[in-house]
Formats: sequence, C-alpha cells, structure tokens
Amino acid sequence: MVDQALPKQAANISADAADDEPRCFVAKLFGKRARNREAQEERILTAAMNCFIRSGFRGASMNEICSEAGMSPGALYRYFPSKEAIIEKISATHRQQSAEILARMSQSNNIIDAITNVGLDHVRKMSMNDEGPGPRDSSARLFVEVRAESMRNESVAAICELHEGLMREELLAAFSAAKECGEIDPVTDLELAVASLAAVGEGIIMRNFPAQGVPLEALEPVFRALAVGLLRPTKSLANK
Amino acid sequence: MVDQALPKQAANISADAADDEPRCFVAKLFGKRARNREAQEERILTAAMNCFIRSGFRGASMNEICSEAGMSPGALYRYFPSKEAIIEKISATHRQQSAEILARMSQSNNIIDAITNVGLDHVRKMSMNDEGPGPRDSSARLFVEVRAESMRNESVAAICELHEGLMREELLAAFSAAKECGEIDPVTDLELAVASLAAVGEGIIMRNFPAQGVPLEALEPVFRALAVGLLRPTKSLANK
DNA sequence: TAAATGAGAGAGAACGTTCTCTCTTTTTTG
DNA sequence: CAAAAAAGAGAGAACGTTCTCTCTCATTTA
Repeated sequence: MVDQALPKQAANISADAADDEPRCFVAKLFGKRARNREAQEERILTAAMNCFIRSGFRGASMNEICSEAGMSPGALYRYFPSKEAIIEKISATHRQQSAEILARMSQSNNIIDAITNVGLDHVRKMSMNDEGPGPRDSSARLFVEVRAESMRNESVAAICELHEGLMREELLAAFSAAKECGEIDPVTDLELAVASLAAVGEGIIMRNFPAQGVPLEALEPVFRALAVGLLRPTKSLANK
Repeated sequence: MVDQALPKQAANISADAADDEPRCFVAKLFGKRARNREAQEERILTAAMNCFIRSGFRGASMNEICSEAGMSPGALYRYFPSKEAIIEKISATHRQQSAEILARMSQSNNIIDAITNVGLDHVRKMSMNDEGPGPRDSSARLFVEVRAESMRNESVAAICELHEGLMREELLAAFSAAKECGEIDPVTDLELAVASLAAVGEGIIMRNFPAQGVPLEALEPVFRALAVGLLRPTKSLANK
C-alpha cells in the first residue's frame, strides 16, 4: 500500500488528443485502451517479479503481488487468469533475455572472446537490478527460482526447454563454424562442449559473484579459462 | 500414497528381545526407545525428501509428508516441531553429504585428478536414488531446491554457508599444497579458483547429465578440462 | 499402572480465486 | 451533437479450499 494507483486511468487521458476514434477493430489492437492494458500488465509483472525474488514462486501470495502492484485482486485477475500464468510469463521473459544475450555473440572476432563476452554479459545482466533506478535485488535469484520451478512444473519446463534449445543451437553453430575455421581442435565433442559450457555458465551466474564482492573484471579470465579448457582451441587463441 | 506405512509400530517390536530395561538415564540415550525415535525420525526425513523432490519445499504439504511416511500429523509433530525444522534438517544433511565427498580428495595422486574425482563423485551421488533399491528420482532436484530456499530463508542460508565454508577451506588447503609442490602455476589466484570451481561444479551437478543420457565417463574429461583451465597446472599434469 | 506414542478430528489462518458493484470511457443511436 | 447503451476497469468483500499445527483420546510399552 505505497503510493499506488496514480490518477488511475486519468494518466492515459491526456496522452495526445490527435489519435481518436479509430472505431474499427484496429482500435482493439492499437488504441488507447490497448496501450493502457499493456502498461497494466507490465505493472503487474514488475510487481510479481519483485515478490517472487523476495519470497519465491510458491512463497509469494497473490495478495502480496496485489499490494506491490497497488491493485486489487479483482483488477489483477482481469489481466492474468491465474498465478500460474504470471509465473509462466515471468519465466518466459527471464529465459528469453538470457537467450537474447547469445545473439550478440557474432560480434566477437574469435570463438574464445565470444564465449567470454557472453558469459560476462550474462553475469552483468543478472547482477543488475531490472530497469529503473535504485539498487534492487539481483535477478540471479529469479534464475534459481525458475530452474527450481522447471523441475516440477511442466509448462515452465517446456519454456526453459524452448529457450535452451535455441541457445544450444546457436552455440553449436558458432562452434561448428569455429571448428571449420580451424580455431578449435577438431577432436572436440561439440555437443558435449555446448552442454558443459551452458551448465558451467549457469553455475557462475547463480552464484552472483558481483554481489559477493568479486568484480566483473576478475571473472573475465575465468570465463576465458573455461572456454579454453572445454574447447581446446589452437595455440594461437589459447594464449590470449 | 504408494505402498507406505509398513506394519507401522510393529516393525520395531520384534527387534531383539535380548536388550531390555536399562532403566537408568542412559536408557534415554541408547535404549530401545531412543533407537525407535531415531528410526521414526529417519522415516519422516526420507518421506519428506521424496515429497520435497516431487513438489518442492513450499509445494509439499505436511499432509503429503504424513501420507508418504504413513503417519498421522499428531505423530509426526512429536518428532519435528515444524515444517521449517524438517526443511532445515534435510538441507543440512544434503549439504553435508556434499561436503563429505570432498574429504576423499586426498586419495588422489595429483590435484587435477583429485578435482576430477570429486566432481565425478558428486555427479554420481546426485544422480543416484538415495539408498534403497528401485529407480527413484534424482537428488539433483533437491540440490536446486536447497539453493533456491537458501536465497530467502535465513537459517537455510546459514546452513549452506557453513558447509560451503568448510568446502572452500578444504579446497583451498589442497590447492595451496599443490602450489607449494609446484603442481600449479604460482600466479593462479587460488581464492578465485576455489570459488569458480565450486560454482562451475554446482552448475554441472544441477544439470544432472546422467539423467539426460550423458554417461558419467563422458564427464571425466570435462571436469579435467575445467580443473586444468582454472588451475593452470604445470605442463606435466596438463596433458593427462 | 504410569509414561510414551499414535490416530485423527479440527481450529484458525492464509491461500488463490470469484463475485458484485461502482465508476469511467467508448460506441451507438435518435 | 446529446442521450443512451455497452464495454472496460477497478475495488474489496467473500468463497471454498488448503495450509500448518494442536488437541483429545485411545493404544502400546516398560
């Protein structure tokens, strides 16, 4: 029960008077209403995320989420049909953000740098508060929460499987390319290397080293060493 | 609601009729009564573990645990004062088992072998069912559950901190010794290596590779590569 | 027979969810 | 364009269920 609610709907009235009465079904998709709905969903998701970080998926109650969002249960349930739905949505976006970091991999010159940077990006992202100023709690907690939930919740498991499948594919493609370029030892089992690197990276992300005083720069050689160890690159790459 | 319960108390009656009435206060500690109490506690803990693996700490209800243990709530609460207490006990023993694996580290000839074996032992242990025959679910789930709980439950966090502190000390001692023996590069930051190896190992344990079809032997070179990468041993050790 | 043990009903709180009602905004109608 | 109608959004009480834990009373054990 903080300073919630704002002037409620009034906030969206004075947006801009230029766009009015689309009156056809397009309004449903792009109109003022639709935009407001999106904003509200966002509000709920942000609040839920904070609650889940604080108390866990099962531990956080709908009332807790309602309070954090400054909303009544009746209002909240207009946007999400169940707690499950919120959990799924949050799991999905969280895992998707992870997957998106991988997309930037191709920006690096060689495969070892690429992996190192992806790892560092992950740790950086996870130890930051999610948008908005002020130091809030790390989102690495959510990472653990999602993984725990995925072990017994079938739909969350499916979500994780989806994004991790994409990540594995992307990594595998990059590794294959590097192999053909002669950057890494042709003997290396790429499938295993992908799975191992994913697991190993997850371990480091979960520990949230930056929150424990280990600076990000200190992790650079760690990721590099892991990549070198698992991929066995040709000498020229191994020695930095 | 499987084939639980057994003949309940009857199980402990016909143990052996030889030892009866020690009658002094020592009986409280070592007598038939005390042994029975221990057995009951064990029964509860085993049941609770199964439930927690199946539904999570928060997800499993006391009724579920009672059913699994073949016990009434009244009986169960005679042995544990709260659900919290059961969670703490299970977290503690689970983490302790992890720490105990480390104790066997000194049996290896060199530091790389030692770490590799510790890693493999962990994975083996975690992917096995806990005592008793029949394939039950992996205890790697419990690992994730404990870690998730430790992020918001202070007493579980303290338990984890305790055992992980011991593990870190033990690892650090082994690394220092290896450094002095000239087995590893004197430049290596041992503190960071310990923390990284712990995190990385945890990641692999959580993924539970054996349950996904990756045989244990395939992980041997992975652990070896991680150890080599992070510790930078002298040449003779690096090439197996 | 006194103490320990267990079964099971159930108390009381908290849970996720739904219901009813009010108020505002948008669309339709005359 | 004004009035009427419909739809959307929100509040908050209330619902039925489930939760953890306790209490009473019967049974077993020494």
